[in-house]
Amino acid sequence: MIHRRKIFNLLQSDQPIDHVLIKGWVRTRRDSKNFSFLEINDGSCLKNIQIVADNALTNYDDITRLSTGSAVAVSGKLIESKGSGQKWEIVAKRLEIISIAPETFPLQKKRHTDEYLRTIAHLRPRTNKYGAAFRIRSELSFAIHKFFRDRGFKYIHSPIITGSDCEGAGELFRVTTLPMDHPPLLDGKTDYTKDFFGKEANLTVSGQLSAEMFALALGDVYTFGPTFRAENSNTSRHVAEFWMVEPEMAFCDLKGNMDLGEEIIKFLTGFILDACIEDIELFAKYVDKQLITTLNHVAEAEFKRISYTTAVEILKQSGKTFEFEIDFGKDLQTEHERYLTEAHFKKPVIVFDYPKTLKPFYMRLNNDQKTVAAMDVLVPRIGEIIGGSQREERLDVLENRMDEMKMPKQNYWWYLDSRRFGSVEHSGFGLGFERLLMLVTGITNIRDVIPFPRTPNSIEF
RNA sequence: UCCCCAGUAGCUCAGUUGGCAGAGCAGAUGGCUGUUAACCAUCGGGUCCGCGGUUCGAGUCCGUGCUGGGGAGCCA
Repeated sequence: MIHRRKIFNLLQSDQPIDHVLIKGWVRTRRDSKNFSFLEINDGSCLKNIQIVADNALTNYDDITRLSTGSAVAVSGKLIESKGSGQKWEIVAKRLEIISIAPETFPLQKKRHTDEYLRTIAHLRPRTNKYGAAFRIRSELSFAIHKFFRDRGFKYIHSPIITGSDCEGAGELFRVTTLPMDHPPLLDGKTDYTKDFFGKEANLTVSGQLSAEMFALALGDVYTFGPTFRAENSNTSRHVAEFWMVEPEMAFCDLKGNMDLGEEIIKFLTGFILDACIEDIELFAKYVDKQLITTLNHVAEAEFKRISYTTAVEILKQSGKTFEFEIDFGKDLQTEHERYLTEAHFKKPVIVFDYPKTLKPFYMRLNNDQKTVAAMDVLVPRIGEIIGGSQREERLDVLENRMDEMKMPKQNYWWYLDSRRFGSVEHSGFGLGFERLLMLVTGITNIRDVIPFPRTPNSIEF
């Protein structure tokens, strides 16, 4: 019995092979007088391999009834193709039909809309475009671990279930084992002391607070895992469950943080251009004609760094009328971010030092007492892809800010402890993994870069 | 959550002033050919998103609901 080979490897062969075995799914079939030509894909790469099935095969009648989507196992000889469309093909000695996809198989030999494919998300990875997208997703995940490991970062598994009830501004998904239709009550309100953890629990909206604790022990760390936001967001850039990369570095200020943010975007873009060029070319051909130019530009151009104050001045002097007027103290709207990165600088832009009123409690207060050491990386088409900051390491300043924002300090006793015992300057950021995938593939809807997207009113599959 | 657009065959869409429901692709059948999203011919295929209304008559007009998409807010 010979081993199953991946089509990816066979197509790279530099010589014919007498005995090969492949298994995969039929993409299309073309019958000729004495043969049937089958295109087989096994998911290992974008390309199919052509099978030549001679009518002398004992099950030839069944072979000529093979439909798109059917599964087969083919053993035979890998030879240089006599046709002109491909280098290699397999002349079948034996073609086993593993299972037939009937004519109700929803994927046809033609282009489908992304909207339709979303309704059959369980089958869409069998298409060229989604196969490519999810191969790239896999490579990009690997590249993230490689990037950090090469730089001495340690990978931290931060918890998915958290007990902090306001670690971020985002809406939270409650985690409970209490019966929803008749929860135990105390003074008319749900009694969470009877719940599984003895208090309210939620799905995490960020691994940052955990990562900070480990950065202050292991030096440079990162998390890479699922994140949950219960916001009622209905856009092409938001999902309720997504993956986030969060590095956190001890002895690192905002500049070092920006350096790392720029470096990782460049590294990952370059890595994918190198490792996934065949799949990337599909997107360059059918999704975004400018994709490879854009990616090369992102990988090589120096990111523009400007303060929030400068950004506001640029926007005011742009002569452009925005739907939302910009002024110091107002948040940058999508239209403002797009103007900066797409029209004004035409490359990735890092905006830093935002007014403290716009940002969360943990960001480090600057000497002007008005701004905090925050930074956002904006890229063309996507907008914000990274949000981060230098963290407030001074206990008294941190406690003052929490008081100002009326936060219950006792819930954060352990977080504050880190500022009591050997506190040091440190920084980190969150990088949206799906948004990064949108950047490198040119895919414009975030629902199409995650296997089974979760959005308001939608959790099929 | 707000604003805008769409929903017609398995898929992608057309459907005129309110007057018999259409095309391409897919499928089935037959033919041709070392074929390349193969090609040629024939055939089958409809809850026109749901509900209500206007009208002699509604795919078409009005109201409402649902679903999908685009944009905004929130953000990764």
